[in-house]
Amino acid sequence: MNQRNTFQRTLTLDAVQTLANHPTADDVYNFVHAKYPQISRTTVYRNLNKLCDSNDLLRVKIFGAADRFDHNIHSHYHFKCDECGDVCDLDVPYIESINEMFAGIGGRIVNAHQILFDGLCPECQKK
Amino acid sequence: MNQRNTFQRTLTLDAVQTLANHPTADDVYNFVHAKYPQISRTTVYRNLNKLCDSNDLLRVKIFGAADRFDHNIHSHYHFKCDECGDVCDLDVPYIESINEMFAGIGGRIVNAHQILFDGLCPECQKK
DNA sequence: GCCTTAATGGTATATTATATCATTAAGGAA
DNA sequence: TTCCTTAATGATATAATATACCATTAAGGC
Repeated sequence: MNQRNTFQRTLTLDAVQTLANHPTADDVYNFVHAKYPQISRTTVYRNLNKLCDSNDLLRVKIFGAADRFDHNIHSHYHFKCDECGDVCDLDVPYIESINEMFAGIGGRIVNAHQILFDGLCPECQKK
Repeated sequence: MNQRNTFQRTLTLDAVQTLANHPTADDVYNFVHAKYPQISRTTVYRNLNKLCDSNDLLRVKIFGAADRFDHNIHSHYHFKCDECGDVCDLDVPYIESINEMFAGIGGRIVNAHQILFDGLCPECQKK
């Protein structure tokens, strides 16, 4: 028996899809907890991990901040505003050749890559 | 009076230079504490921050791990093994032009980028 | 319905880092 | 040299993020 479909796991996955904009584990917990108060924070973290392992979700690591989760598991790049901290998808093509550029370094096999850009979003530039 | 030269601050700066290989704050604390046991962990963190503010040190943020400090830092890319989960630095040049490639998309100002590669490390390939 | 074991929930703990605040001491001025 | 202002220290508390542990519950194959 490999993976079981629990109510809690379904809630967790649905929450990421509903919240849509790269929620943190804490965001997901708050959303799920509002519907199902008896859920444990540990369960949410655990299910987010499992759902990433099974490729139902994508984990986006953010430096100096909590990881974020994305229901769009197709490779794409992200942008984090240094001012407001908001993270969003960048609608630009995934550059497959970057993998080849760095393949084999130190004897490693490279499967994929993630790029996180940072800077200022349009809203924060106005301030 | 802007900044004072304390023994503790000198020790902190020297530690980063001696450790050389982008130590974490914890590495720096351990090194300094061995020489000067009464130093507070808070003081080390505070001095690392001050030394970054004054451009005597540079801070390197790492996905999902402690910040690292160096007196002559180059931006690093990182590699995560899908099998063992280990994250390590890739000793490859930072490609400044990637920032320009994506500058201005959606009206955003791009300052920097981080790349996280994933795949298989040499040890896990053997298994 | 039974049984195995994956999953849960509650608590404890780890890690990284900052906040607070009374005390100490750096370094310019008298 | 001594005095004075205030930056810096050290101890403790706290915040944020995340995992470890373990007794109990329940998913889903038989």
